[in-house]
Amino acid sequence: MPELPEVETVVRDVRPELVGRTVRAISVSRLSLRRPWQPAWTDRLIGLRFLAVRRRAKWILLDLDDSSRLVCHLGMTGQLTVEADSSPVKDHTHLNFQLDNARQLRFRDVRRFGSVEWFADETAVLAFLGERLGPEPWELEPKEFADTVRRSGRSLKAILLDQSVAAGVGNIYADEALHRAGLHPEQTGQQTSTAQAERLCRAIVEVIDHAIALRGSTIRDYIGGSGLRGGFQDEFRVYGRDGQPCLKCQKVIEVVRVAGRSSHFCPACQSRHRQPARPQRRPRQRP
DNA sequence: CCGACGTCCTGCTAGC
DNA sequence: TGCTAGCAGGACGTCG
Repeated sequence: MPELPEVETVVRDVRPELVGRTVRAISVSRLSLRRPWQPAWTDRLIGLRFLAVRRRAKWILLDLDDSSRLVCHLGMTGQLTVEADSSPVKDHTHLNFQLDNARQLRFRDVRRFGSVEWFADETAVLAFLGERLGPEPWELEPKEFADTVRRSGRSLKAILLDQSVAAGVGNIYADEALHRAGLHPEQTGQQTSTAQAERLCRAIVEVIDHAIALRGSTIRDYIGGSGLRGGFQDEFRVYGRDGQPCLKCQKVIEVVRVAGRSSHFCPACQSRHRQPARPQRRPRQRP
């Protein structure tokens, strides 16, 4: 569900609520999250103070004052909020951290694709996240990104969803970036020119920046850390707009399934195969 | 090695 | 009105 802009919004909302606060108690109503909550973590955490709230890709990192960390992923429907004790606890709230100021850090996740996991220190976190995550969008080197894209036989859509290529991009922002770059989701990396790939690289940053400025997109479940909805859903050019006219050229937006995900695009602005396939470095011998 | 696909889970909705 | 199949923003394990 939440992609980088939504997670960033949650982090910004939760940070001022959490930093400096101490965990007084933890109630766990569901252990079987994607990564099961270990009861031993509960005992360890009582009495610890939050030092920082950070984000890496779609992961939320909560630093504690014994240098251990909680690492949280919102999956598709996860919500991380800080609310008053008196605020009613909604269904599917799996973890509830009682803070020292009559407020509670709550993790709620209807579909339970999300998780909260405890790590002993930063090294353990880096070992966990480091190997699977590529650079944040702003750290992407256009040249390097283009090389990676052009080496791949996968669709551009699949490449964008690959967290080791551009960490934090998900289905919505992949579609939006492809439209802004004028590229078809089914076009393969190998069919993509360097100029196109670099344009795509810039489009990713643009769309992510714009979405963060509007506090992300609320389609259905997503809310920020203070319970507020996002505003970027009103800026979608293709996502969820199938059957409606393209805002640029008036052609009807289409939806297809690419890399197992629904992919929205304008058939006119995002035509395929604009570039001839790059010659293979080592062409296969003809029998 | 790379890429495609299924699976985890619940809730909503389009379509009959 | 009532039922159900299909689909939903993610990540990862497995298989070819």
